Amino acid sequence: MVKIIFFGTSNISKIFLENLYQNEREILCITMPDKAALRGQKLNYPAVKSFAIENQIPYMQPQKFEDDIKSQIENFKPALGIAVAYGKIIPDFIFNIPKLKTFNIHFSLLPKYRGAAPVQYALCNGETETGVTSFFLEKSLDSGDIIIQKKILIAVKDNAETLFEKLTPLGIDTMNESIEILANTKYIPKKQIGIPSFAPIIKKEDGLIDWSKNAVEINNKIKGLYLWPSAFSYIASGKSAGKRIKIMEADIIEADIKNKSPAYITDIEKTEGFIVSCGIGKLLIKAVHPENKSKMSAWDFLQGRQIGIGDYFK
RNA sequence: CGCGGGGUAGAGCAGAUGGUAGCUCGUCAGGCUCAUAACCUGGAGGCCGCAGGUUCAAAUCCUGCCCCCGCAA
Repeated sequence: MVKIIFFGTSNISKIFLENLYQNEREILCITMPDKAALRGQKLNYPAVKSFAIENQIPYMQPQKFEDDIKSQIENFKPALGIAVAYGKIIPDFIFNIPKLKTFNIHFSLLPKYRGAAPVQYALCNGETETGVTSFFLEKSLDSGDIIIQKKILIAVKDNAETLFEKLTPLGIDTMNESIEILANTKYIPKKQIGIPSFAPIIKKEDGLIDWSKNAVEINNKIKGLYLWPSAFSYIASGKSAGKRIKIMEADIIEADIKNKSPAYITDIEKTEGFIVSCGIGKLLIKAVHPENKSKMSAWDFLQGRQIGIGDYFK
């Protein structure tokens, strides 16, 4: 039985924790502190904390890794540490406690896309493949020696949500195989080979659409930022002028044709949505999320007569 | 007690000075026949979020509750 210390916070991390738990591992969870009160009165627990409580798994939410945290972890005597979307930098005096050390599951083909948002960047850059890498934590970010790397193709239709859905089971496999390897054999990890690239944390304003760009680039942004913050724009004419609208799904049309006046709604496709001109090419917008509304199909949105042909975006 | 929007037909929205519930789309039946968000005629489809209250009369006014969402973190 390998005692595991698990670092994780998000919904994705929770799935990994769930798998470890089902495999009857003995686990200690380290997760982020609770977030500030959400809308209304509800408190927002990290998904990992909720799961830990439900299944009576011991957990800690250190604000900082102080001496008492360190000694508590040492008392648990973990054999191995695993980190998945934890959200904080883990200091070396923590990740070196387990005798088999600590590895991280990262959703990219390292050394490409080191950082917080590898899936989003892969989509925004129009990559056709990505993958999962397990590697040992070291002091510098996402640069440690590789245990296992698995590759996967990105489909044209993939967005951040569907790509996460594909990468998660791959990540679970990677995690379990890595555990086996480290527990049972003398394994020599490989150095990361190639030129690193970076996927720094995404900011809200990164979602703003510049309609003068290529339709392909804009579509990549729509797909990459689908989960958060979403590619968004502001309606600049008609009765909804000034309203913010997130673009959730689109198709590329007339990819190579230059347009003199981008950001205009030039056509409507029955039951599909509306067509917006870009700097190069056009986009058929198929799903939107208007301010204060739920996500809806572009055609449904058109029924509300909030916009029409000739209206434009900022 | 962070700020705010909203729950009305399958979908998106009007209606808010109380007086038999409306628009667009979709759907169904028929007509037209090449219009490009096609058009014309007709039909089906609603406990107006829930529960009380005021009233001759409540989607609309009052009170309480539930649910959804945007922003901000």
